[in-house]
Amino acid sequence: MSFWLMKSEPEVFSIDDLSARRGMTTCWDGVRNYQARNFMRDRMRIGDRAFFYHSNCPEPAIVGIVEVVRAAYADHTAFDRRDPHYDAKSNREHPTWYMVDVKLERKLARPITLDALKTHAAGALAGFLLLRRGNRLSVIPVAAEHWKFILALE
DNA sequence: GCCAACGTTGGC
DNA sequence: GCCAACGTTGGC
Repeated sequence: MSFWLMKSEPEVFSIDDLSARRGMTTCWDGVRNYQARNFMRDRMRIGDRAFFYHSNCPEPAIVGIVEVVRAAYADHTAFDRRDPHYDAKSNREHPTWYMVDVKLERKLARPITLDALKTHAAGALAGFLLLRRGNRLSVIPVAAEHWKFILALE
């Protein structure tokens, strides 16, 4: 099993939005970055776990844990001309963009803030891509040791 | 294939 | 709202 971190802007789609979904499950659409896509398409498996991270908001933080319940399949929002994530170069025969389905496992008892994570940037969390300066990846692999360490911060 | 211009991300 | 970082685009 692999571990991940997936970013979402809470004003667009928050952990509570996920919690309110039927089956607490959603498709993770709208990823339009090749590196993030490759992680989802080539390396994510059913049963993998991911931190649900709130980005671009007053308190950036890990706020929950989700489980991958469907492996990568074509992101249909790329085919819809009226969708903000429409991309003319993707089509059903040869999709450019993919998504997975994730299900909320649980909200954290309290958010683990980016500030708290940064405290360990030079120590236990050295190498964690989220803490790399200028990081803009929306789907990030998390080393098993990092996963365990972060959860202990809860 | 280089690289300047441009758009997006995301912390602050 | 600002701006640094960085990915993408497109002219050459």
